[in-house]
Amino acid sequence: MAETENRPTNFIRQIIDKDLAAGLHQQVKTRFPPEPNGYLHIGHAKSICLNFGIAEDYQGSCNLRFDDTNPEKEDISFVNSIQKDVRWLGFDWQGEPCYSSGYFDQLHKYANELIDKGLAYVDFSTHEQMRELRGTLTEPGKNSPYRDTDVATNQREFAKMTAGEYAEGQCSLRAKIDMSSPFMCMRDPVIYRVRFAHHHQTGDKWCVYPMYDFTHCISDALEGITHSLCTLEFQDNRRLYDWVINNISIDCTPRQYEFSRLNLEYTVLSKRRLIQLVDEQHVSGWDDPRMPTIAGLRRRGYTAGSIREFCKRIGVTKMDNMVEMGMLEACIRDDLNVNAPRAMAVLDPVKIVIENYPQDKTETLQAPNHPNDESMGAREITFSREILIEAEDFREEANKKFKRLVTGKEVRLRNAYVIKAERVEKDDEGNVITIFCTYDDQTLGKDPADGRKVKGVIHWVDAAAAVPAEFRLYDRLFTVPNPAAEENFVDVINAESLTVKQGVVERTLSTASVDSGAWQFERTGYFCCDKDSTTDKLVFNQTVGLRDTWAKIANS
RNA sequence: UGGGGUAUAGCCAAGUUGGUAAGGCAGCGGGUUUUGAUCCCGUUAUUCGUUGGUUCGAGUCCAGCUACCCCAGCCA
Repeated sequence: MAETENRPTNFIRQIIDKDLAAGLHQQVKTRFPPEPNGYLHIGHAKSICLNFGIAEDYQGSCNLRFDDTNPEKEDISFVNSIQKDVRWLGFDWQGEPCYSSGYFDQLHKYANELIDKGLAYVDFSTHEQMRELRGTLTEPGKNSPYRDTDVATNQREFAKMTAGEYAEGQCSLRAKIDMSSPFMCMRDPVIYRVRFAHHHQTGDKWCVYPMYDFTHCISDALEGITHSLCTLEFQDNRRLYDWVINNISIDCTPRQYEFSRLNLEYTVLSKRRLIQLVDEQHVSGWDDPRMPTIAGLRRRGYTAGSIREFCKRIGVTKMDNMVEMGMLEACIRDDLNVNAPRAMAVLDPVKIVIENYPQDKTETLQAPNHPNDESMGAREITFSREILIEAEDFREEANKKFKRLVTGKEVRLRNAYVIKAERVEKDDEGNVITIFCTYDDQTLGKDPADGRKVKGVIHWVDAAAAVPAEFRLYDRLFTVPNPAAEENFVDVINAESLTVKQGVVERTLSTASVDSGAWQFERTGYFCCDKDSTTDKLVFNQTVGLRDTWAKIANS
């Protein structure tokens, strides 16, 4: 797609420019470090575009690293989906993916170094005791009774911990820093805990697992990361990040910089909530087209390019933000408007009989695949006496604003003739079943010779050649802009976020599949085949509708 | 007076030696159009959270104030 030309400029790139100018690094190295406990979402895309984008533009490199220090929450299926999604977005990492768990041996060695230096101790306090001694935001904490245990004892106890001689929760390894620090994370943080859990990478080798704060900075250093980019909530943790790096024997000094995470209106972007939506089956799965996950957006019909463009447009700052859905939608429309061939589909069909058109005649008409791009060619569509149009495109009477088919008036059939509605046939309940029309056989590819103006144009499908299809239309998943701010976000799930319609598409789409790409169904929106689609039963997802100024007029 | 952060249009966001407010999305007005789409043209902050100060001149420097976000997991 036509992504905006100029390279992004943001405060992180400015820092890198300065570092490079100062000769601090030969090469920039970043990393994208997801925890494999869920699927990637559009917020991760922001981080991916930032980290991999910087690596590309500065001719450096970016690692993919699974931050897998909590085996209980993680799963191999997520490490697979994450790799797939990063690649799909158009990025690739240097060499094999990295794993924090791949550094467990070294991490353990560094923990021992801290113990040897008298900078870490094994604490047998319970969770409750630890919490009580931690103090509060405004009051300093108090030292644990185990804080002054001698080095030799700590060495022995940590070895026993590692050997599985203590139960989960019975003890933990803590860094000895400062119980009165204004940074809560510096009040002797736990750096190793006991977990008798099977790890998806290391199996049952370990029963002690390092904590994030201890692991992340060391992993960065081991990989030679120069700029470690994370989100704002880790700003305080930076003090601990630097403390660890400064107190162990490691020569690399990665720097952490924080940017604000993405918030998108009418959806949620926290792993916890997305997991809940899936587990409680409020959606069909991680790839439900209403989900803000990469898998969901992909199934919905969003292209990788449109997501990259979105990330470029929203920028990277430290400001809390709440981006409008319209921003994302504009990106996919810009892409598909240029790249999606046009076709005609009728989502809610009503029959038209053209009474002055020969009973047994069928014409083949040419329809351009793109109104502004001849290189996309044309396709053949058939026209005959009976056609289907959108029910909402007909009214028995209407004012002049309604530029569609009205009894007694004319309208242009897209790529075909001008027709005039003469009368209707209704069922017992008063629903219009058939609209009887006449057509002007002199209006194919040209305006009426007598100069009369026909304002409206509507789409249609030849009834005899129509292929039945299901259309799934999506609305926002939540009824409020910021569901995360709600007491219980599941209470504001939009019950009408999915609308299914049974209609028809033109014959040329009969072989459509999930690999066929996108179409613009003229006057309706952009669609792609769902993975549920088969040759017997076509199923289309509406990616996004066309901009609809008529809706504004009609609703005002 | 716990600490760490952030405040530029409805939303996102440029603005880096102080020199007189980019751009995108949305909106509004008009033109083209066999998609009420696209495209095109025009328009949208005398003002940068607020109050003072320094200065010939401040979004940019200084001081005070206010609002919002994050931190008290053996989660990340």
